[in-house]
Amino acid sequence: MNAANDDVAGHEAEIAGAKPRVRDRIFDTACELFYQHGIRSVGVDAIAAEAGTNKMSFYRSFASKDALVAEYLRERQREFWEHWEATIAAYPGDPRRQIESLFEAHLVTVKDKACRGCALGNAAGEMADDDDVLSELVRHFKKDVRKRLRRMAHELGARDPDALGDALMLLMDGSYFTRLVFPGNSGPIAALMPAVRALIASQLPASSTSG
Amino acid sequence: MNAANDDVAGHEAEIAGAKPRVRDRIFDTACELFYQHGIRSVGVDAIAAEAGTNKMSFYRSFASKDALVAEYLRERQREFWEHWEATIAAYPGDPRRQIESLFEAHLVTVKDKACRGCALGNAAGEMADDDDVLSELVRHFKKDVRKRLRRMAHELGARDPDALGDALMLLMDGSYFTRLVFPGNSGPIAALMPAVRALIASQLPASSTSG
DNA sequence: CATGTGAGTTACCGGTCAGTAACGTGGTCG
DNA sequence: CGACCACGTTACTGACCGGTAACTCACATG
Repeated sequence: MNAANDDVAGHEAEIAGAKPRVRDRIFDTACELFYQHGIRSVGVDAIAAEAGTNKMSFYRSFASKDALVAEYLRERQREFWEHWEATIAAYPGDPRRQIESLFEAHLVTVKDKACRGCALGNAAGEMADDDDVLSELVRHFKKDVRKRLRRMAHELGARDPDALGDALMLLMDGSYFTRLVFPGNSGPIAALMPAVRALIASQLPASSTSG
Repeated sequence: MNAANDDVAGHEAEIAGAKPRVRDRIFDTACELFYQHGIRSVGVDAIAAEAGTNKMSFYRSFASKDALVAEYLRERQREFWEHWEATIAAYPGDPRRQIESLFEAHLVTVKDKACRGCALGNAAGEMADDDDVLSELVRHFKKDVRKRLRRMAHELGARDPDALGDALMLLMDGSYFTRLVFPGNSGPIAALMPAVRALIASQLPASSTSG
């Protein structure tokens, strides 16, 4: 993805394992700060300081703050799909179980104390919405999620797979969004799984209570 | 650019009631800019300029930017409930129609070209989440929405009214959130009404398809 | 005419932010 | 040894931002 700057430096250090390069420390720190406090709220100075280095080392590793932000969003995206694939891999050929386990895993994620909603979606809220590469990145991501959910609804044999996929997406993004306000698992996400199951049931030929 | 959002603030013709005061122009302008571009992205200079005045007049009308932001959020909240009450007033004693018309009205709102999701919720995403008055304001608002939805689900006679209310809230906030990314009515909000009806149906004694 | 008030203008303060320049240092390797 | 490399340090620029001071003007009322 991001071409040359990944393993130009550091495969030797990776083998040794003991010493994480400055770049990685900065990146990990930035990801956490961006997610926890929002992108605009976190300055490069704060990132560098928190990573135990300084601004110059930051700019030796990243072309600009925007470049770092883009990489942050791409990383979150990658992790999302990695998690997704790993989750549905447990039930190949069983779309119903796949969807349910997907939402169960999502619920675990979203219940976490450190969860602050969807990194990509939150970023979209911070942006001017029109021009830049970042908005396009988020839009592309959300489109992919929608496509996948619709496809799974199709594989499930739903009467209206597009509607079911979209409804599931509303639930997913709704649980992200409410999580910004309601701490822990005290919010409306308590009703996520029943809602998912009810929507699925409403789209199937009135049988099959479980696999 | 700013085209026409008012009628050039009529001269001293009106002695009766309406005030073409600077304060109101500033406030209206700020509400629009805050909603469209996010709170942190909009400086007081930009607000004043867009309102056809300057920073000093701004600070004669508002104690600080934070004070203006608080007033902005309170205003949006007020409008939300006003719209809510007006909508359900059409079907007194009919919680089912009330909920449905509530979501139909919500869908109209969210389909609008200028819609950028939930002003209150977006603000929550921009904030540090812990400390301030603003966070508390948003939290209180969302708690109220949840309470109202749960109550309506109770009046509806749902088997699990809390779960239904929460699920409806997930759909509502989900449609706000996805709207940040999908333009117009092209997104998953297309599936909002069917999902609402399916969830309601799943919580009722298996009859009553409509009024 | 005097006076008070709402409003526009210019200039400024202190702070923060992204980004750069120049230099220093300790290690690694040919 | 000496070149190189990754990293640290200090200091800086230019822009912007929230907020303030001091002055001016228009005007309405008495």
